[in-house]
Amino acid sequence: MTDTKNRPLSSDDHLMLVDGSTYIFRAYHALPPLTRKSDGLPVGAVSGFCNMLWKLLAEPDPELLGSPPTHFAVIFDHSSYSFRNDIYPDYKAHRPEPPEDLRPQFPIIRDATRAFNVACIEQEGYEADDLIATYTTQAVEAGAHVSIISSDKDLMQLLTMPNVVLVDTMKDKRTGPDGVVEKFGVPPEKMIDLQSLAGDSVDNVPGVPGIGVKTAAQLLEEFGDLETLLAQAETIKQNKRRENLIEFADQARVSKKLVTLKPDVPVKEPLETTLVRDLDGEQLIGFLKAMEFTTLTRRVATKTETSTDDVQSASVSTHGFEGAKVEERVKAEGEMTPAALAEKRANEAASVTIDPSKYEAVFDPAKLEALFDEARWSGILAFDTETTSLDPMRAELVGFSFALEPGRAYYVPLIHTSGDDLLGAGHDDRQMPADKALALLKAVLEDPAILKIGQNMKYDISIMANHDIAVAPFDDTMLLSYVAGAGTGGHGMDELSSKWLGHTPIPYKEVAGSGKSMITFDKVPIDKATEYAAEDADITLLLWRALKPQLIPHKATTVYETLERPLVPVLARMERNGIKVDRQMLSRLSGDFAQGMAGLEAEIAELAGEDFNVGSPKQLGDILFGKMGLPGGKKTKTGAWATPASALEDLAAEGHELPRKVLDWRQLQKLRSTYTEALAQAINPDTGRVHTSFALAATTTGRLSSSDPNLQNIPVRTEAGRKIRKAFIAEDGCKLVSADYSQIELRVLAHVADIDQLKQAFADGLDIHAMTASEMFNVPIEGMDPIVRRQAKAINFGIIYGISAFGLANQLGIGRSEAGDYIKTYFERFPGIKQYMDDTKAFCRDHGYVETIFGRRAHYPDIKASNPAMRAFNERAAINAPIQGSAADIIRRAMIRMEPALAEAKLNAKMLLQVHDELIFEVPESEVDATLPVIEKVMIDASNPALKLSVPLEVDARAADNWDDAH
DNA sequence: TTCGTCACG
DNA sequence: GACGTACGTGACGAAG
Repeated sequence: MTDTKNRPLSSDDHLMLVDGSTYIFRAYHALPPLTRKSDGLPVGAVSGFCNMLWKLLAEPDPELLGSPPTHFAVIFDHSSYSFRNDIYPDYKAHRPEPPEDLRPQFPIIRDATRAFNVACIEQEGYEADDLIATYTTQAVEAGAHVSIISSDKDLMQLLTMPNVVLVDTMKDKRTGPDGVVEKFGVPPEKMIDLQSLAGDSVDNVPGVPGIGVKTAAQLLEEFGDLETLLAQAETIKQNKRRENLIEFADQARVSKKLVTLKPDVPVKEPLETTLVRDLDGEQLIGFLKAMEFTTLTRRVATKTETSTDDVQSASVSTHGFEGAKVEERVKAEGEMTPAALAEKRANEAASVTIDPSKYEAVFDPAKLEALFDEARWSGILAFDTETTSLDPMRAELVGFSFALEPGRAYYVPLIHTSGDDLLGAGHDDRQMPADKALALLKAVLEDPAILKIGQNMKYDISIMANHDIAVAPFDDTMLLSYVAGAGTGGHGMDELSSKWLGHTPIPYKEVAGSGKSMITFDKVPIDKATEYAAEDADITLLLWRALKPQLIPHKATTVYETLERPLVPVLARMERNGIKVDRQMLSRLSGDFAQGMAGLEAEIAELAGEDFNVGSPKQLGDILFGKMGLPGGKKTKTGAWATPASALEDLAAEGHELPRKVLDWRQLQKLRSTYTEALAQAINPDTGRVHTSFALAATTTGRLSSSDPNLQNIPVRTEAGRKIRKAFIAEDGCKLVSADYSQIELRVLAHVADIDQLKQAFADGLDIHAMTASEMFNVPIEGMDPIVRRQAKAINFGIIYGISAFGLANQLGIGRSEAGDYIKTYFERFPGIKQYMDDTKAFCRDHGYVETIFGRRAHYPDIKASNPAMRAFNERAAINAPIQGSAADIIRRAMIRMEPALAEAKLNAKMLLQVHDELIFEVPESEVDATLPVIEKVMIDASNPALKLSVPLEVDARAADNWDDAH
């Protein structure tokens, strides 16, 4: 029990002071944009704040915080005005307005503080830091210990007092005097002088131009303190530095007044009133209930032994200290539907003018650091890299751009060349050293309290990984667009910019040219590069502002946060892993294929009676259907003869020799051009491996796609093709493991359409196609005619694709009416499937989209097209999407969990590829036996616990020296 | 750049 | 009954 009466502090006491204002911003940016379910009121920062207070008061970590506090207060800035504005009117003048959805949270956070029954202190004319300085001074004089909960470097000057520590709860970091030396190179006693010299761009403290933290520390080391330094400034060797110190001496003195915290504010709340009071369970739960924070409510209820049922939700107003106007607007927004609010945000983003001439190149490291400090304050940084290649494994970083707020975007060139003189262009010396810039960049990109925003972050993450920088946390505008609008258009930046901002970005070819005359980005003059690169960052920031709020009305937050964003670093690692390919084997195959083709070409010319280009469908058509007069020719929509494999197969079946040879030739041509030749080209000279690129936002259904090269369509169906698969091999001492889901789409179908016979068959481990045939044709599964089974298999696949009699007839080579009869029989035996298909079409017509079992949406706006063909096409796609997409979601979940599961089991398997229902790994030989069950388990359990499937998933996993044998 | 073709799930 | 089809991709060579 604690005392209920206030009393003076003594040496046994521990005062904890929370820097409320700074924390609000960090919580806001570090956390997802949570809103109150019932009315959409933004409460993300409130939630973060409450969780922090609860942890400090009820579950303090003794290692981080020492003994539990006896005195506790949360200190806020009263308003943006303080006595410092009288000293220097521009103080904090450049701070951007807080985001719209943060503003209503300021007053609520004060309510939260009071709900926790702790002192909530602010005072007109003073900043929170001054109050913290004053209370700390008083407590130290009384002999007490003080913990200041903040990450603000301005408070470091207080560490001169004994028994004072600075604790950053978001980073679990405790800073004492040694920590100050480590971070700034000076002891706390010199922090004020250091800040006076270096200035602070966030607070707009001018300092001395050209002097940053590093230089200031060095000068103070040499001269002792600011006044001595200013007095002896003429002795400094560096010209510019000396001049600046003399010219801006007074500015440094003003800065000193600004950065010095006031230790003797005439505080209205005496220190004693911060004595920790007992939690009032009912009062706190009433508030938390009103905020609809269920988890924390439950925790508080348990700890305080209060029943939540008895507690009425408190009425919490958004009444603020900032005046009626804000209150009104906030109230208006609080009452808007999420869709209306999202539209408002989009309109705001679209109304911003984009003007590349305003962007700046940054050459000075001190300036860069100052700009990054702004990002530390705001918690947000839009970021983009410029490189020499679209392939991150071959790209060299040329520079990077970032945007702090709309219109304020910068480009940091690193290795641009200057001039185009005939002697050869050299390094442009205005640029800061790349390692210097990268060190500063690393601190920001790895700062957990700064949200990095990018467009297609997988690329930038991979580029930064080349420089040993791990980017987190991040948002990706491409993925935001994808989850909100798959099927409504592309998600590339140019397209998104036109769609959401009504602005066409500077085309890349305008700065770098195109085709043969294209130059790499390092050859682009810096001013031109700045406009292009900084515009990308600016646009990315605006797109984020427009797109992030779309998640809520599209109910896409969970999909984005569980199926998209976490997959990005996983895919980046897979791409960087690459897969080993046997170059000699490919080259041998290529020769074999070429030889085979040459032989066939001669035979074909002989049969045709003339030389022609076998690879030209047009010329081939003229020979077959024109010159030779073979029957059954069809024209393509452009009027030429169509020569698809199926038509050539038919002709071959009729006994014609030439079509058979053309088919053989085509197969070899395909294997050679697309695989043996292209694949050998794709081997990275540095790694000796092939690195594909997986696209996350390319398909309507949620599947990935692979390109450059496409490793998701490596041949497997023919003998000749499988030879290419054999060229995919494991590193010495390793095996390749292939693990694939068995019949995952049919299993998903059985689940979503809720078909008892199918579910039972899967539960019993039956051959699903045989079982289908047995049901349809009333034949026993035992000893079934393979042709009957094949027909059932085709129907099963047809169902998944949104069956049509025409399509099935084509597939099975039977008549259309016969195919129609099969379908009719199928629907009679499985009425639930017909029901599912009709329901899905109806849903799509009503909503314009369909959903996977995890809530991913695929849009088909043309499902209502008046053109029946187009409409039918969209209907079939809409039927297929939930099945294909749900399967895609399941394997995504498996991929996201795979690395932690392998690490947990202390295994070194590397995930290399995904081929829709299959994952490929490289596994040390000695670990194969231990690894297979881990992989299988993760894949089989992938839908849990979010969703319990009503059918079991089955996985086949095998290890071998090459992909063909493992498959 | 578009088309026809074909590799994969 | 029109319409012209199986669903989802990416890469190649030919031809415009």
